[in-house]
Amino acid sequence: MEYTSLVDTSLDLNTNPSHFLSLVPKQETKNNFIELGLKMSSVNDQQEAGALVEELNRVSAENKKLTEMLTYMCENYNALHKHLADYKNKNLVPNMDNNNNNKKRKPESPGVNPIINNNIERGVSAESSSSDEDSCKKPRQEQHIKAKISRVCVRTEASNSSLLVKDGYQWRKYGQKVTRDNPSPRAYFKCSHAPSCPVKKKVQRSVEDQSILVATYEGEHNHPNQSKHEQASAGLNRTVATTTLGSVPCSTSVGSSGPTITLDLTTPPKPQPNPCDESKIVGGNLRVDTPEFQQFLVDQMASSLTKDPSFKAALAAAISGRMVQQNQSQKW
DNA sequence: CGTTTTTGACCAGCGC
DNA sequence: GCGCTGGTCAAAAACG
Repeated sequence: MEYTSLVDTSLDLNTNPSHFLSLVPKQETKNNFIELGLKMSSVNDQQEAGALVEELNRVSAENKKLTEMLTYMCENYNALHKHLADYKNKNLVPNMDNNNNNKKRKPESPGVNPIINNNIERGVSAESSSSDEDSCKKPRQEQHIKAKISRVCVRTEASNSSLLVKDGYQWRKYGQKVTRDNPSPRAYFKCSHAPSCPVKKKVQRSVEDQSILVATYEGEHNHPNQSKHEQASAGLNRTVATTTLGSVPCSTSVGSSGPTITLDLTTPPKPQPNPCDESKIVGGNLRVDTPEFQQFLVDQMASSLTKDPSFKAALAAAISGRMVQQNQSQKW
């Protein structure tokens, strides 16, 4: 029921985006299969090759079906996600204020909370709606911190227990807390590069996937990022784009082992202050239930699978095994 | 020795 | 008013 599980699927869906919509198997892949088959058995004659091509057609058709199934699952998931959000909206949080999703803290003045209002304007209310996520600022801090709140998800090694997210800035940790909704501790950072910089950062591991660090940035830096080149040279888990996909924040990062996509599934979507916000692309960001995003997801899966040598080996073994079966059946 | 991290204490908002 | 919770402070410890 989560996208990470979909991404980790071991099926080669053969889904080049340009072919995904038309669900036409990729000819190039067929050719690869043929090459693979020829390598597997050097004694194949033309008849066997013909049978192999037939088999490949069958596999391609299966691939097509699997692709359709994946699309169907994605759609179902999105529908369920929406229904869950609606259900929570109606039954679980009936007292939720339309203008303030914050359950814990209330703005000092009942009138205007710049942080929350700004979030709504920027279309990031879903991000700030979680109980841990919001604008619970002391009045004196509200005056200094800019309202911009963004979230970045970074995948780290599972064995890496640190809460460090390299983003090119220099941070000073000033606190750590174990929150109620997540057994992993949350670390609080302040930008230490410039004393006057009001930016704060909270980093916590995802409940769903401990290898995912969720960094929440509050405010904007009032100084340049001098370490960006270092960050770029570091290479690992460099976040190059952060997207808010409706209520599901998403980031794409480029690591040493290729591009990865990280979805933040730690925060279930909460009702939007304005339902219309959910049905449109916010600030040029893709929504999770759009065909474009699904294409992107499938493309990511396909590319990661084609790079996986173990998958190729398994596929080769499967094909060769099938060939042996056919050869034996023809002989008998 | 200066900087950073750790960690317990404290504060403030909210629900009951 | 009390307890729970998230966020922050600040002294001590650790680190380079």
